[in-house]
Amino acid sequence: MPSLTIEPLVRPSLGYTPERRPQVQSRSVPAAADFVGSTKLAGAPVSFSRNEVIYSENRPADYVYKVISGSVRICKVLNDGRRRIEAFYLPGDVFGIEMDDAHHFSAEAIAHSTIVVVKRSALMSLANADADVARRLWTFTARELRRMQDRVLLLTKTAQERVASFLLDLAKRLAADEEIEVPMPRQDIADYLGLTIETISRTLTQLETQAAIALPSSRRIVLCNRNALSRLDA
Amino acid sequence: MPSLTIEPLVRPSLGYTPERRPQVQSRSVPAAADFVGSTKLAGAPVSFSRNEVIYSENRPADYVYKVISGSVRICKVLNDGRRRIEAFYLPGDVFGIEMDDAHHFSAEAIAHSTIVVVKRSALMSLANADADVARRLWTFTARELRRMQDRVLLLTKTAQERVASFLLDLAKRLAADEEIEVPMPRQDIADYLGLTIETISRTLTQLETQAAIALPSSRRIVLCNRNALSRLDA
DNA sequence: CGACCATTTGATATGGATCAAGCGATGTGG
DNA sequence: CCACATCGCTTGATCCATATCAAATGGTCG
Repeated sequence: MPSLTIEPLVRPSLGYTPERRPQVQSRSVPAAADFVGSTKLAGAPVSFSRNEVIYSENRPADYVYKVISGSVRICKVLNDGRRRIEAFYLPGDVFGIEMDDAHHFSAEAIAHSTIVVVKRSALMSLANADADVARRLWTFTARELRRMQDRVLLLTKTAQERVASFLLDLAKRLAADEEIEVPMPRQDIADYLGLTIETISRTLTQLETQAAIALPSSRRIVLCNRNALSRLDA
Repeated sequence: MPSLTIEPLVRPSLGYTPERRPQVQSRSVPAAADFVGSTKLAGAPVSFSRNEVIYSENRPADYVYKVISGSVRICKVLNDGRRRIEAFYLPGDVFGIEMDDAHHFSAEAIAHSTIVVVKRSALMSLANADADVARRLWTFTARELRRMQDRVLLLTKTAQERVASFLLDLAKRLAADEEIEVPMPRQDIADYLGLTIETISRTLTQLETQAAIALPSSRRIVLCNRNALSRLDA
């Protein structure tokens, strides 16, 4: 049970300040993926403050991560400065596994978060020794693939459809019944769904007008009428 | 070396007639994935005629496929009748591997195609016996995941950017130098890139006007100026 | 030659982006 | 404890890229 040394933790400034618009999606990131944070591999939990970079694009992918508390965005800034968010990770989710040796996206803490960090090499040798672990890794990747496929479908839909799907997915992942505690700011949602912050805001207002949701505060959303939302989630 | 019985081959009509607009992307579908069509598993090649269904959404995923000649589209028709194309497969590409027991998309031959079909169970038992095969399967899935990630990025870009990326990708996958023999009709490209057929056509015309490409015929596209295209492929 | 289908081109409509304020909550300093 | 600055969000006005509707053109096959 090695206590891990965490050296690629770039603690400096937030790399960039949230700029423009992105992409979205969020299917179930599976509990099944418990190879990180299992007793065998448990690493030390590390805290990250709001907007802190966990790892950067193109840096060596030497560690694998699991969210204990808080939330994480995986993102990339394009040539022209537009930011895209590829995925959000919530408590229980594992992220940062790459087949490549380098990360293809950056990871940042959305709010103050605690993350368990495990050496990739440790996980890999475990997989080499244990076919079951190897299989779970494959299953994990396949599940992420499915999520991306859903995301691709989502991104050619209308703003209402994207937002509705996003809310339903978020509720599911947070195991929220009626009221969602939205973990990320509007700009992140916009950059995830490939819309602007103004469109997110207006769409939420529309959904409220249609009585599909209620907005007690900007970070709280009540799903009053799941059917109405599901109908949009073609 | 079992010669495979191919029973889920729905040969009837084309299921649906190409309707509306879709999605796009296309990264390298790796030669590395040679577990299908290897001597060990070689199945009988089967021919499919234009628009013939190879498998349908929600049907049991009992086989895995490899394109020998021709080309294949993986697609889905949404509630509202809009069609989305998730991926194209070209000679050498493997498709139809699912972790689930059912296919999540349909597969159709774009033109007359020959396809090698292998029993999924055979592939799986090979993977269980041989860790290297298992690893290659994982790598294969990871590569598809990367392609989908790229696709997600693509889908929030402009029409010109999407078409330019599509052409560059197609050229790469076809190992085409200058002139591409486009294997699919405009409607398929539209449904893949999440644009309309009119927009595809207009965008190609624009690119021709900008001297980035030439259009000797609708199924032939010459990449006159890759730099101009790459510049668009942010 | 004529029918059919795929593609292109044209005219117009529209969803979401962009530009620009306003508003409410939180925090700081006086 | 209150005035003010800041930040994240909402709302309004206008613009533009792409969709939609419609028609012309071109290519293929019997």
